[in-house]
Amino acid sequence: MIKQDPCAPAGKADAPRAARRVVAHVDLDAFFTSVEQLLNPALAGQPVVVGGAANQRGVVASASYEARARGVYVPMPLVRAYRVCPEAHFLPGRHSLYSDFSRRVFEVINRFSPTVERASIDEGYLDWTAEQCGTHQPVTARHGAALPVHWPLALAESLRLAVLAETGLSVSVGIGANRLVAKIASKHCKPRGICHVATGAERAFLRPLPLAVVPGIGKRATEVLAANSLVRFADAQDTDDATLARCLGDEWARRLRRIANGEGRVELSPHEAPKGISNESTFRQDCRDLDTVRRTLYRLVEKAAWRLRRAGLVTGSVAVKLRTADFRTRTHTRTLGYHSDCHAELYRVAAQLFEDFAPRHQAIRLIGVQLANLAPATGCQLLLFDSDRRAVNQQVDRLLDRVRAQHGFSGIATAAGLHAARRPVRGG
DNA sequence: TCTGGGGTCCTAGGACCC
DNA sequence: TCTGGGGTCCTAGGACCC
Ligand SMILES: [Mg+2]
Ligand SMILES: [Mg+2]
Repeated sequence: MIKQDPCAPAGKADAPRAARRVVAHVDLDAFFTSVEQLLNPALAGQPVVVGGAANQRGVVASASYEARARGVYVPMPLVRAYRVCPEAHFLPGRHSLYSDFSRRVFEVINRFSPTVERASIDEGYLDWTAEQCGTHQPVTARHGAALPVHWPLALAESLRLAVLAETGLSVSVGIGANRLVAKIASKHCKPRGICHVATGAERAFLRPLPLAVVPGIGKRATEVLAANSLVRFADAQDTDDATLARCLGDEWARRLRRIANGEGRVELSPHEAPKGISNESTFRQDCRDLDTVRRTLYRLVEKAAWRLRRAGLVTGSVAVKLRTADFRTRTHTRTLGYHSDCHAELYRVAAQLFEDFAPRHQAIRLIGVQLANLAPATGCQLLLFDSDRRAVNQQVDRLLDRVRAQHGFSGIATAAGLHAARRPVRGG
């Protein structure tokens, strides 16, 4: 742990200038429902649920604070949310709209630090270490404020106000000596909050909080811990390593010990290329008609391959995911042995995988496709294979992509190869 | 009570190779 | 004659996050 005063003159000649680290975590408050309330003022102050119609299959993706006050939570099944709160407005999600708002929010956030990590559509980390000593032209200076004693709070407040003024959305900001403390702090002060955990105060701050606030400690781990009377950080702080290890295994026991001591990673990571692309769909009712399932799979492969090409990537493996009426989920994977972004090729493999394990008696609840082992599309893989056929298939994809660029993915429907692919096909 | 859809990461067994 | 030991790839499944 770094304890020295960052503003003191450097001590030893070759010691790095070890500034006390400051990380901020910014998280949008009830993001999806806030966007809907912003765009439709009639929803302001009302219980709103985003996720689908009240009688649909699915779960709550976002609930306004008015809905949460009535007992709705994420991810509650929609039909149950309706039972708990029938007066709520149930809305389907509009994800491209939320992506646009997210991008605008991050345009504001990016002005508040040169080092920002976008962790998801609704949250990000900022490195504020440089703000305290006037190194690296701190953002504080650009905003015309002298450095007050509680500069992190002042800076967080100006960020909150800027996001609110420029996007209409509310964020909460947590500030601490590492990422995890900052994230737990932002959650702790929601909504419309700011929380700064002073260096050295971490153990005391965490002590009364439930262990379940730790990202990575989910339903299962929380149950195991609770069965051993470990519910709050205080319980973990006051128990021995062996008990933690019995609950969580060695790796997570060590990790939780460090977290409970207020230690944690500081570095922000740059944007990374996606490791997988997947699309799946749950039927409104369990489906017994295999042709319907095949058509759905065909469409899902089209969508996934389209997203793959738009990202400039090719895939090295195809998996088909299938969930039966009993909620049992199975995945069958095939490594291609080559890379492809070509719909016809990928669907041929997906269709074969599906035929291999299509259930004979059970109805199907969900079908999906997953592409993994992604690599940049360099255009040099096609030499090894049936390059004529691939060239034709690629031209088809490119032609359709041009229509999709104009009208979106749903702007065009195709069926080429849907039935041809039904018979078992050998080899790749 | 009924359990979405987009992801990441981890584990573990068997194949295969040296 | 009872039986190596890694390392890596492939596959399946599960916990977890937003
Ligand atoms: Mg949020
Ligand atoms: Mg979040």
